Amino acid sequence: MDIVIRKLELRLALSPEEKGALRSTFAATREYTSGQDLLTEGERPTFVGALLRGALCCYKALPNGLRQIVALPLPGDILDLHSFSLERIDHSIGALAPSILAIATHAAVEEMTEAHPRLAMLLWRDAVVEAAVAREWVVNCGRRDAHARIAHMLCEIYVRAAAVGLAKDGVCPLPMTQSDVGDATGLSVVHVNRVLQRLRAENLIVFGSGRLTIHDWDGLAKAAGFNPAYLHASDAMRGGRGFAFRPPVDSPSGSEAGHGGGEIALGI
Amino acid sequence: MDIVIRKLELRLALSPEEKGALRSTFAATREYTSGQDLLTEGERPTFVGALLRGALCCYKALPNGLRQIVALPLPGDILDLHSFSLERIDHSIGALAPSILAIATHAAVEEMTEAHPRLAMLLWRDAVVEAAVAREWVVNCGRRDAHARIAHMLCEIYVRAAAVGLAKDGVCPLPMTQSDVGDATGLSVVHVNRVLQRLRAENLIVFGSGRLTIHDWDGLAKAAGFNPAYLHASDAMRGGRGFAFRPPVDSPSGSEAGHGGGEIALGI
DNA sequence: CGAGGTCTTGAAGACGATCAACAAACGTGG
DNA sequence: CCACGTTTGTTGATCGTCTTCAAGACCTCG
Repeated sequence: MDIVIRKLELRLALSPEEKGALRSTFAATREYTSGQDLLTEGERPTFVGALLRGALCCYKALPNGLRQIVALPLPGDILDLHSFSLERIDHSIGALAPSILAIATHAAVEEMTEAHPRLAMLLWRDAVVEAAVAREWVVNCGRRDAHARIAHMLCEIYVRAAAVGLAKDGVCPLPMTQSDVGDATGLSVVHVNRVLQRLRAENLIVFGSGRLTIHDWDGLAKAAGFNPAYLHASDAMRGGRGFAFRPPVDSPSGSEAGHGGGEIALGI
Repeated sequence: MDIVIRKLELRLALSPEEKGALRSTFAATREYTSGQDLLTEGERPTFVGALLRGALCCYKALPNGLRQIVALPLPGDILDLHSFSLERIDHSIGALAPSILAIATHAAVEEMTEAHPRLAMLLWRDAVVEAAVAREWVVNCGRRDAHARIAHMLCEIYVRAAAVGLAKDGVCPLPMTQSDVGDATGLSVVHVNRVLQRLRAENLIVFGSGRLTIHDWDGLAKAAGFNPAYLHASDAMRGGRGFAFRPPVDSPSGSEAGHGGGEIALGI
């Protein structure tokens, strides 16, 4: 649970009791292999999960065989808050890579949140941010061309990974196939391949073998029209211990990236 | 607040005290004219709103001048739960038609939810469902062609409108221009126009003058691949007073609509 | 009655999908 | 460790959906 606690603490420093409560309610773990489904559409989840290692994808399958990924939980993310108040889940959740989940029963989570209202608040926030991210994905699929679309997804992933310490020097793990990228962006595999090559040719990124390397953050953010505001990281930090962050190391100009401007305070 | 209470009561019958609390915390109202923005991206909202009449759109504007609508609040919907826990809003909210909003300060809402935990639960649920709807919109924009896309959006709107008693005999108010439809589905106005004509030619719907008329629900749902599960209406009703519902009146065959099957219990 | 927004239509072109085939990487078992 | 099959990545060619541009009709409202 260290990574989950670390992520929550980007928002709010936790008391030892609160940390203890988290650890004891999420005491059990489960492991999943790459490609395995943790949950499928229509099922009634019986637990709340917190991703410790690996990467997941929330997706919906369409009757015509197509698939759309609607969210990409990364380590530190809490899952299935839906399930906490909804009976049946409306999407499937699969593992993109071998993954480890800390799990807690609904009852245990309820107990925890009643005893620790600040934790309840943090979970609530998390769910609200998750919705904000989904809205940005609507924009991404609806109004950006393939190039900007993929660039945008990569920006988001990198920033989120960096927030929990999984990125370094412009490199972060990203165990997706090009087909997965297509399913996340609403594009065909073939086109994803070509766009990825172009992004590479433009010296913006390299993507492959489960890794994303960003060579030119400013260029990528500009191509994506990336504005990290929707991740609601910065305003959460305000008043807390600041954690000013700038995704890559090697971009020299402190100029505007996307619209947001250079410095990005984050915490997801 | 009648319509809001009616909608909440589709999930859970409320006590007189709870209704009273809702009415008194949302005592004030505001009116907006068509086209007016209630809030713009980046602002810090100071209140929580509940839509009583009219229709709104949550949208994001892109640097290139394009616009993407990410949500369509209808009467009965509660707004800006985000704002309740986030500092700045990540999208703008505009009025599609003359609209009336009941508003409450954040403090008043906090007070209310502390005094009435069941209301807090209902608000939480509402936010979670909102996120589920956003995810379905991702699917819509990402993986459906224009025809299915528009059909799907219309199905959703009709079901939601019907849930709060705004639809009758296959007709519901829908104060959107074709341009708005394009912004909600990620299509150009020209193409929206053509698709709308086709839907009309197929005798599925008529759309115009602020009204949507569905002539063939089954046909429309099938064209859309519409499965209302994501609205999380039915499972909420379970155990409550059932409210089995079937959007249109005049479709004879009780066969499958979308994948869901004919009967749709709803409550949004 | 005029003006601006909305709707409609046509024609041209772009972006991305689809089809088909092959190359490379991976992992599994012999 | 190599052989093999499977998954993933790559490339070319063709096709279709949707966009863009342009212009005109319609409609509503001051």
